[in-house]
Amino acid sequence: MRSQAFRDEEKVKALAGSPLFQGLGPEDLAAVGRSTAGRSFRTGELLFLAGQEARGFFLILEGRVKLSRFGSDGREQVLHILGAGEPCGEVPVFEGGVYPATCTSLTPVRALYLPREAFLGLARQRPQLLLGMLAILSRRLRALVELVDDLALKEVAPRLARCLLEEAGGRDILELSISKANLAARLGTIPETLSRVLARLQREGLLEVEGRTVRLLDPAALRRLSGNDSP
Amino acid sequence: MRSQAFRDEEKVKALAGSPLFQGLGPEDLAAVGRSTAGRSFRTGELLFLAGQEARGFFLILEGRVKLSRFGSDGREQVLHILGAGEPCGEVPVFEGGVYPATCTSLTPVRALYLPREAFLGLARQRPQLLLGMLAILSRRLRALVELVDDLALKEVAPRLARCLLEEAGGRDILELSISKANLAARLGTIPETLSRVLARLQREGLLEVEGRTVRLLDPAALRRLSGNDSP
DNA sequence: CCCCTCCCTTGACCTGGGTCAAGGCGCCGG
DNA sequence: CCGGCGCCTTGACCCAGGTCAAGGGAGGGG
Repeated sequence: MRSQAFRDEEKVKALAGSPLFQGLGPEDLAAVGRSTAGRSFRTGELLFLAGQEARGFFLILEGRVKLSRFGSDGREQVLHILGAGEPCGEVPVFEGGVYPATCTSLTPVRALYLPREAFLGLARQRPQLLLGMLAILSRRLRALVELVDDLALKEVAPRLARCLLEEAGGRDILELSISKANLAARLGTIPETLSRVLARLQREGLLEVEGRTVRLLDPAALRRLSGNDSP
Repeated sequence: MRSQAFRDEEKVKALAGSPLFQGLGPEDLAAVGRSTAGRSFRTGELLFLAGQEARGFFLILEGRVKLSRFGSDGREQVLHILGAGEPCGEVPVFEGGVYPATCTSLTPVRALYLPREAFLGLARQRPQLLLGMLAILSRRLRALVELVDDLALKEVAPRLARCLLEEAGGRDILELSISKANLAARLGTIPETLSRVLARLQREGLLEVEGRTVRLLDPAALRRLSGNDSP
């Protein structure tokens, strides 16, 4: 991890682009900007560790990070993947204590570090910010509930199907944005199992895999498989 | 589910007792009180269903509820168990849409129902409330992260050990506050497996079970087993 | 007092998926 | 051109824990 001073105007532009800070005036943005530190990370670098004392949180400006937990045997479970504009490591801001998970960059990342007090100070004057944060935490909660549901109640194939359908977003072809090892960790399994499931779905004619490109041959069947019977 | 009018002063007292509404003046409490509906539930009644459109949330005054998700085969995963003073079903207040999980009473329950708009309206004047809500959501997030960690990375015995140690809270004897079937669902397993694990730990001399009473004979070993190597 | 029901326990069995080991293949440096 | 290294795939094996079926025992109603 190395520090890097970003120009103030650059920070302001970055803040303005994040949904969380939408609706703040330029002078507010400038104030936050002054109290933040810009940081850059190379791929695979650590932003923070689960259990580490937290004094602030990150706002991702560019690139993507994963939040994960590791078992005693070293196995990894990815909890979230976050991209530009999203806050990261914000839980301890409101509840104190330590980061609940470990954060690692998946790509080169540029981020702002906001000290807890700076954010809370501004939030006192702009409660708007708190509502934005509540919406974000709510989304995270919802995502985690889905993850628990998947892990506890579904097998790997349905989880994979749901994940692919989401990623595709209606299209019938998609490019995996993360390595298969990371995808496996996201799904709560290991690369070997992911490989096998992909091979099986391919054999059954539901999809076609070519490197990181996946073509969904039978989206309806995938939707059925994923257990998403709502639409 | 049946409605029941609570007296206004009773509502105010109840609200004042909840951490979320700490620090509000009596006139604020009265205002919230007027816009809420009191409700009572018998044991095992449904408060709301996952996927159901939400227009407000509950504040538990008395009793306990569980939040859970159900698999297509009917298996249940308990996400949270909530007691008096805690809000329940609050996620859609900030993000719109539907309840993420199903809520069922574990005991007779008395609760207040707060319409979304009533809460948001008061929060606009008392941003304090938003901070309280953020703290609560943060705690929920942390709990869910722990649950994911358990489900994905640990076996049943460590999960059980951690759960028992928490419940005991330092003491070496405890009374299970929920049925073993519910405990199993909490741990992400089924009653049969829970039975077997309890029997094994008993055989190994780590604890003693007598109905709902559990005596922790070797808390140190249990702590080791739970993977809680921090203290 | 008996039976029925609910909840828990135990045993026998089976399977999803994790572990271990062995390649295959693309890419990079020498 | 070749060896080494990541990353992925495949196969053989194994085990935690889920399923199915059969009691056991405490409490409650008839």
